[in-house]
Amino acid sequence: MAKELTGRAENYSQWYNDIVNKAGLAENSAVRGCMVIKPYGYAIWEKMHEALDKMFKETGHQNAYFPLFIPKSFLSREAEHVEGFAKECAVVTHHRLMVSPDGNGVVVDPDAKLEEELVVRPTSETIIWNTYKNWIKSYRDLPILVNQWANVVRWEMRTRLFLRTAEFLWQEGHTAHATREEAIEETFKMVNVYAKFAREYMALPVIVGHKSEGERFAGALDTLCIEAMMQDGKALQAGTSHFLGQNFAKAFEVQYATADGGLEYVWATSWGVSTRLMGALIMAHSDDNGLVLPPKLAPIHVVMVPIFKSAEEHSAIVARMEEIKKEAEALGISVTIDDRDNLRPGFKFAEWELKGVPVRIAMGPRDLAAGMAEVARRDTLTKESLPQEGLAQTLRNLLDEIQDNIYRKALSFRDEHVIKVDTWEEFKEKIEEGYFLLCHWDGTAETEARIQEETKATIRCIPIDSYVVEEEGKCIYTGKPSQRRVVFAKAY
RNA sequence: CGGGAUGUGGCGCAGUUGGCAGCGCACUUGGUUUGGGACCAAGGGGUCCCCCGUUCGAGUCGGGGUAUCCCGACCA
Repeated sequence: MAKELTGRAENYSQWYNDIVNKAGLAENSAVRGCMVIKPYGYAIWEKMHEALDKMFKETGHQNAYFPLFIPKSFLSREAEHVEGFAKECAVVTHHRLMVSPDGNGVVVDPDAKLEEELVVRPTSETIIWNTYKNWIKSYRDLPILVNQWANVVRWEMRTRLFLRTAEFLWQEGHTAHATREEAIEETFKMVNVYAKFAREYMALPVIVGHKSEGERFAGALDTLCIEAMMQDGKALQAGTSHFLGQNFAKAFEVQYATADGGLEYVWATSWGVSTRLMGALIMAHSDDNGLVLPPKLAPIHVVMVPIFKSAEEHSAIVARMEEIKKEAEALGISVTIDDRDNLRPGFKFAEWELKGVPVRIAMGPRDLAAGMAEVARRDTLTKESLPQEGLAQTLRNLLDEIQDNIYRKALSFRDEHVIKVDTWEEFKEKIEEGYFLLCHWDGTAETEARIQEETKATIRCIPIDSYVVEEEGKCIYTGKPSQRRVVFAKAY
């Protein structure tokens, strides 16, 4: 059988879709722009969810849940916010169906019109701040450090599996603070949590920085983000953390009594990451054989494939595999023995590679007799024969090395594709080749918009933890003075 | 919302000047196989996206609708 995947170089979009579909992660649903996340894909998301949730709790946050439906009027309380989301909201207008008068199926009952339409949440700032109004009276009620795991709906024009679907899963943190300083500190703290998660779990190097005014969240005073590079050189915004100032507190009249008897508006932040991280994971590490999963997020760490001719060989090999599996599981390694007897080993190898399982062990009669096992790495596609004795510990070390290697590979790929550019000619050339460009910019939204019009490139961020270049320079486009370089790239 | 393409079995597709709806994969059964995507044989599975029209006859031609994908614009 021929290879199933489209190559990366041939058609990057098709390659991405192939992996999502054929690795069994997700598929398009019957509903426009929505996706079905299949069990294997969801298992990866659960790993992400679990790790992030732990990090949120370690930083003092609690989970809560707020309604899916938001009264339309809530969205108009904060002018910039509504402008940012109004175009893409799904709206509930009726609450009942009836049998169609012509007898064919059902129609919306015109008598069941809602007095006030309900918006399906595109994000929850409004309904949460409407709730916080009741929770916050005194400085003693602050801070509120709440996170919610939920689905949200944004009726995007064009959708792509995981990267931009009409409905997606995410977490959104919404915190309330007594002071501006404390809220800003929270904004930084959480973007750093995201950066740590990306690097340590997803093996994904990210650039942490501020969004420019043009790219900022609707209703925020400052937006911090993590930006990742995909293998086609395009940028993917992988997470955001917003300093909302007192905008929502003022819109929803959330004030607290200070210790000295005054009355102040509350300071807010919000921060979120979504199932888009799945897209980032796929596009950052996969190759032409399929998905490559970092061990910390792989639902299955090790797959064992027995190779046998007779039933006796089969049972002897599987019995040995069960022993090794037990030892490995004691070290926190998740093992699957693929003893399907209707498929040949080569087919299984290809299938598990497509699914990105970090390590594969093949064992046949020869190995069994010699006390050896063939251990194959997904990240390097290399294999070697290793003794069964102490294999569990070997695997533990190998998985850690694979995690590290995937990160290093992604990091060096990125570093090779981030360059300083000082002329407009070079800018136009390099942006087409898929580079992140470190450039001077005059700081105006007009210039940013003009550059986007001409090249499709946007300012991904003004970096704060890596690629920070503070120096005198001249704007790449207008030649006006600039104090630092910013990151330009084409983005998803 | 603009431009382009495509809707035929679970998936991928072919279907000529309009004339019995096919192929590959997958599936089921039996057998031989099994160290990198096995082979043989026999089976099962279709409202050809929907509606209207032209015609003796439409998967095929015409009109309308609708869905999906790709490229833009918008966005996480």
